[in-house]
Amino acid sequence: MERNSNGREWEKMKKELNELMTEGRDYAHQLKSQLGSTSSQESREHLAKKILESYHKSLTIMNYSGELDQVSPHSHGTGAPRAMILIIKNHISSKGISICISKKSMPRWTRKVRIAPGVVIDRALDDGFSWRKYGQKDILGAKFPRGYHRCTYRKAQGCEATKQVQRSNEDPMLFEIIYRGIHSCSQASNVGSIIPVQVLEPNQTQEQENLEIVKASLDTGHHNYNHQAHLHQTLNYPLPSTLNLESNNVMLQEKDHNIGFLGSTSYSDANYNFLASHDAGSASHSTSNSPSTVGLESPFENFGPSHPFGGFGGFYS
DNA sequence: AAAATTTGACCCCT
DNA sequence: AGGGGTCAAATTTT
Repeated sequence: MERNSNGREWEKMKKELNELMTEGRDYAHQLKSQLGSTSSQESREHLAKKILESYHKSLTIMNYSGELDQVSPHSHGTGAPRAMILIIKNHISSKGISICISKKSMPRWTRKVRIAPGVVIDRALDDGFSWRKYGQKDILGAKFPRGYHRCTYRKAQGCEATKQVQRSNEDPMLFEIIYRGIHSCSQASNVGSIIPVQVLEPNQTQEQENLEIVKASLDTGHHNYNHQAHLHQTLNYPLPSTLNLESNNVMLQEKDHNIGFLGSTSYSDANYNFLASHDAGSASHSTSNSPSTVGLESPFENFGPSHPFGGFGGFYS
């Protein structure tokens, strides 16, 4: 039994490592192919960064694997618990800074969608992200099964975002969707601008991409497109508890305290401070503009101006 | 052929 | 023990 469990974990580790290294290799290839070309400095830097990231993550896993036994003192008799992998993954999730995030500490929030008669359910439930269903389960006391979905790009990009969809007992037209984790995939930066009315995520973890954009635009002096305002809006206009969208109602219900995940890099901290302190002033800007762009699900609105990172439960070192 | 879904087995927690 | 979440093989869809 012990052997089994350990074996399994080991297999997962190997798999994880394999993915990381493969990813790194792919980035290296890309970089190589760009060397001769006129590609931007930025894009090359980005690739280099990705490569280093892969190395770092891999090394961290390998280093950890040697001490699994000590690391999990209360593993239940058997080898490293499955959560270990998660912890490790999260631990290394931002280069340089150690952050351990357990599954539980991932941001989590709920959205309710009421389907109007005649509306195609799939369409109504679409939030702009692409999801892959990985399970369905009958839940005690629920008439309808619960669907489990994860981000389509989990494998390709390691995006950990997840959602559960539960059709309501009493009101079969109502769906409760629980989101967990923030999209770190490439979708994260696109969804929202492409999809008019839907979910915008002020991801903290989508970090790299967004921050890079912001940073880049600041560096260049081109304040072309105001990502910050965008984020602000999302942060500061939490949401009406009920929103009327064309034919269906979407309401965001509750965001949990679990705002654990912050892929905090050195400059992301600065950035969020900036965001947090800046908001007071710009908050009132054109609410009137496109009603079509509404920050919907933001687990983050509750980091008040005072303590952007106040109650994070997810930080360890 | 590849991507997505279905579904029973399996794992972890209470 | 049993409930909820996830895995992964089989199956379906694209």
